[in-house]
Amino acid sequence: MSEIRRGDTRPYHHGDLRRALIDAALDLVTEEQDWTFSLREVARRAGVSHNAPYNHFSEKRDLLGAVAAAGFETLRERMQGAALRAGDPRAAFIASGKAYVKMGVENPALYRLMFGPALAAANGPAGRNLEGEADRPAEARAAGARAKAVLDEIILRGAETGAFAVSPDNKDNKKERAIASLSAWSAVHGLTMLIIDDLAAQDLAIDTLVTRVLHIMLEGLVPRRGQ
Amino acid sequence: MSEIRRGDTRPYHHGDLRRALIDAALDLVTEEQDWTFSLREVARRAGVSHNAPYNHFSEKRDLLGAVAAAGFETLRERMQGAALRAGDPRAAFIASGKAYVKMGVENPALYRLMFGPALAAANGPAGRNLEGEADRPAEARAAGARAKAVLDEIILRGAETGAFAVSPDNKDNKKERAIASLSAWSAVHGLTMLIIDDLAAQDLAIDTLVTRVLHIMLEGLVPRRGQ
DNA sequence: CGCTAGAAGTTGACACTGTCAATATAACCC
DNA sequence: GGGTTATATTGACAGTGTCAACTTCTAGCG
Repeated sequence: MSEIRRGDTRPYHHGDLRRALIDAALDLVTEEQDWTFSLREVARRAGVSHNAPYNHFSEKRDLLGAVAAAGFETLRERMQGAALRAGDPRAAFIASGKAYVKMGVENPALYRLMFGPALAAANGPAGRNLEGEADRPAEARAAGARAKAVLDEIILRGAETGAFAVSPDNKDNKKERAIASLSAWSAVHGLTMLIIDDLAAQDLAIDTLVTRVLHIMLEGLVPRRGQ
Repeated sequence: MSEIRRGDTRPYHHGDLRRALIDAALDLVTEEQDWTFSLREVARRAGVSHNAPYNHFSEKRDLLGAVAAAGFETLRERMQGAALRAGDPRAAFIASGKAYVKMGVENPALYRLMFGPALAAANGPAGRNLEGEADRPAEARAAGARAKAVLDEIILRGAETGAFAVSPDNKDNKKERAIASLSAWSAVHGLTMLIIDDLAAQDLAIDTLVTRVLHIMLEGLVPRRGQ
């Protein structure tokens, strides 16, 4: 139940406004569960004028990216912690998956922001932005990749110890591990989204739901006897 | 590659504006890949004043809900078609899953709209709306449920024929089937999201990715010999 | 130390949004 | 035909993201 991480340094003109803005936005998104806050509202909360943020973020999406990055970092910490506490790869897989869903369910607004379309670039008419411009803030992308790395590591350990059959024919193929990792992430991400959107069956306790889904995915990764 | 369904009747004052608005919005979302269109833009495209939509939708979210419902209906059709063409439950599972992901990847903006936060209600400070008010438009919810029913049906068939082990101890338990169904939906939904958000490994062809992920999920549902 | 260049913050403006209220217009029913 | 009602328009309001011009502070160099 640790708080979303906040920083504290104040080297600048009016304090570290960049950090203050991110914190204010985190407040809005975690306390008020409002992921559609306006830039001006954030500025108000930070006690500065509506245009001050533009000195630190060239557009609103960049602020959102920074907030999402903070969310991903917390996610990474919780997954990592759960995995370390768990021990063997199978247990780590289940534990970090549960931690993942828990974080999403506890902070739906933040989770929505992390994966939601607010971060994605407004595409040109062609459906893709013309130059190779990254369509999500680089900061958020990188933080997301670091969170995923925790899962990759678990898959790797499982593959090494033979707990997971990451490939039908080639146990240490990197590509096969990537697929296993992606499968697991898909299941966990999809489940979190469905729960948040209230599209999962409501008459089942979330925790048993998560456990069962993760186990099914896990069984799909386990090598079968005799083939 | 069929179009998103559009309707055509014109009984009213200025034609069937409700339908015209939905169509205009579908145009924006499928052709321009813009899921952040304004209500006014939609009205402009339909050739009416900026307030005309309020005679048919009490707020913007209701229009979005109708658009999402159209998307879910198309999704249902494609899954259903793929499943019927496939035959046995295992093949139907894979085929409808592929159809699902394909639809999402081909229409990312529409898919984002269908599951995105634009549909969710702006929550009160407590994080949940106070009265039991449904937080997504009922129309979209219902259409989504109908799409999910296709998957439920496949799972049911697979459970009956013994192709899927939906429960470790109780083969025809309804709750167990719900969990199996939810697991599959999670995997497919999560995978679609990750691909759309460009978070899945790019060096792998989408189709093989989908196939592999679905097979892993499928293996997790298959009964094991000797336990 | 004093000055100055540039960073940080403010004020004001613009076009645009979602939504409300008041008004006009067309369609339908008796 | 006349009145009721659904449908559409015009106008307004508060609020938004972002640009431009201006002011204020501060860090660093002579």
